Amino acid sequence: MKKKERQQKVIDEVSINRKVTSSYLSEKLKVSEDTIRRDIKELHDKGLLTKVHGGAISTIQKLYHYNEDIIYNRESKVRIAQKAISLIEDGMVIIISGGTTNLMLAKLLPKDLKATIYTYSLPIAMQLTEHPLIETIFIGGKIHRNSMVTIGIDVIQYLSNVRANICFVGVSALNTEQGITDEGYEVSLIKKAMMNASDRSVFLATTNKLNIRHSYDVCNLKEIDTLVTDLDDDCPTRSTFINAGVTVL
Amino acid sequence: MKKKERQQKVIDEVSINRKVTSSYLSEKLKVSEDTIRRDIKELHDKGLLTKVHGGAISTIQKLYHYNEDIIYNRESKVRIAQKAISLIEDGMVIIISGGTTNLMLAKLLPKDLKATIYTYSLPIAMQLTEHPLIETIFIGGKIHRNSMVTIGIDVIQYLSNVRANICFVGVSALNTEQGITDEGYEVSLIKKAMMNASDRSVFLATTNKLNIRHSYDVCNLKEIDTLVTDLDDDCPTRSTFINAGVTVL
DNA sequence: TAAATAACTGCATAATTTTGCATATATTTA
DNA sequence: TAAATATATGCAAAATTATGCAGTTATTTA
Repeated sequence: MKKKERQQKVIDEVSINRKVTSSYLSEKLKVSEDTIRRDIKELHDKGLLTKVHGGAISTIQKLYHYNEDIIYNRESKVRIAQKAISLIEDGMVIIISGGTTNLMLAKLLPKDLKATIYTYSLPIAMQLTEHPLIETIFIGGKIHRNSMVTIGIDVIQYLSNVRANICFVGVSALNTEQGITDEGYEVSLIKKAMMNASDRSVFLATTNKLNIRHSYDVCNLKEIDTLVTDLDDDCPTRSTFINAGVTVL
Repeated sequence: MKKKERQQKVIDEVSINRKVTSSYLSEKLKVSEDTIRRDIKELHDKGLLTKVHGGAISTIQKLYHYNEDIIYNRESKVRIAQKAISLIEDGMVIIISGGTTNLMLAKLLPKDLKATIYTYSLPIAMQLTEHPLIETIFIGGKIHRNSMVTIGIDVIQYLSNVRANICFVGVSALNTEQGITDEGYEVSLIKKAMMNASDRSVFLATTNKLNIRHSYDVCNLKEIDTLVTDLDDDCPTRSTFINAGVTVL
């Protein structure tokens, strides 16, 4: 029996019984306990089971898990998300748009946060299921394949009946003249609807989205309550927005 | 340099440049082209890059991917899903409930199938985004954490306005006396609503769901249009259902 | 707290995997 | 289509990894 095979059997045993001992596995698989311990250690490191004194127990496995490595500029997005999270308080009603920055935000939310969150992004909704105290409401509609968000009149309609404390809107493009713009017409309307439904509108913008302009208006600078960026305090671009009257975090 | 390290470098090179040749990698990493080719083959099999004649190109990486290994009785679910798929025709409007059997069904749908699919399961909706010709409509509502489906009156309300050719319903419990039952009240109502919205109701049941009874009625045997199971043709349980007038696949 | 059980460490040996080469086959391109 | 280039296959040597044991340390439990 090869190592891979044996480790698969270890996993099988662990998932059949809730817990297995090293001595039991050693006898069943005809290898020394040391080998079993080494197997358990490896599988534990891979997250496939949990090592305990005497053997191993099964771990609650996630059906889905995502590949953070492929998120462009992940570090920067994490910093932005953390700043944004500082604006959240227990008990709030929140609306979150799509995008990987907001996905990071969803992931980084404190596990003990109690809140109601509306979203129309599939990955974000998936992520939020890992937060036990967050009530997630998914806004249905036609799914846009690449961005994995729902779009369409249904979403806008739904948002018109929602009242939230705060919304976090991912920015596609921002410049000082046109303000925030978007590539898609439907998405621009959804973002407007989010703003209308919320007391406070917070926009999350990575540096590569600044000084860019797309076709469809979302809002002008005056309508931005708070802008969260990853720019340095003494950066001239940052000053430009502050001078235009925007609160920049 | 160890093999693992080297393969990581191959991945790095491929993601930096869009395409790399085996000869380039061979020289850069100081190993024979044969070794590079074997590395590329392995990485290709793992889905981390795409092997092409002359070298490798980068693959579009998925943000989310799921862990099929943890699906209980996966083989059996695949067989059931494949039988169910044989009932689908191009251009159909379909409603799919949650559950891993239906997730397998979503995954196994032909890539060239043209259809409109309504679902209220997050993983299934995610999966369907990989099918270019399927229009997916997600039915919104409050998200149930563990099952990753939406529940609530909104879902039932929405379904009352949908008209579908066929619906695929995952079975929680089925026996000859009570028919199909479910653990949750809301879920039982949603399944009823699916049936009302569809011309044909197809129920997918793994063997471990048979001869079990839960608290809330979904429907009796007479209302089942088609039952898809993994039972052998000569299995007595199967005959029981056929004798009760159910079409069993 | 003492006895029992389990885990860790280092190590020699066994088992497996990796590698480059030689050869044959396949694919691309001029 | 022919020449050039790339890939596939089998194989022996080299490199790496896995294994069980002995000795020691840590943890559990009666």
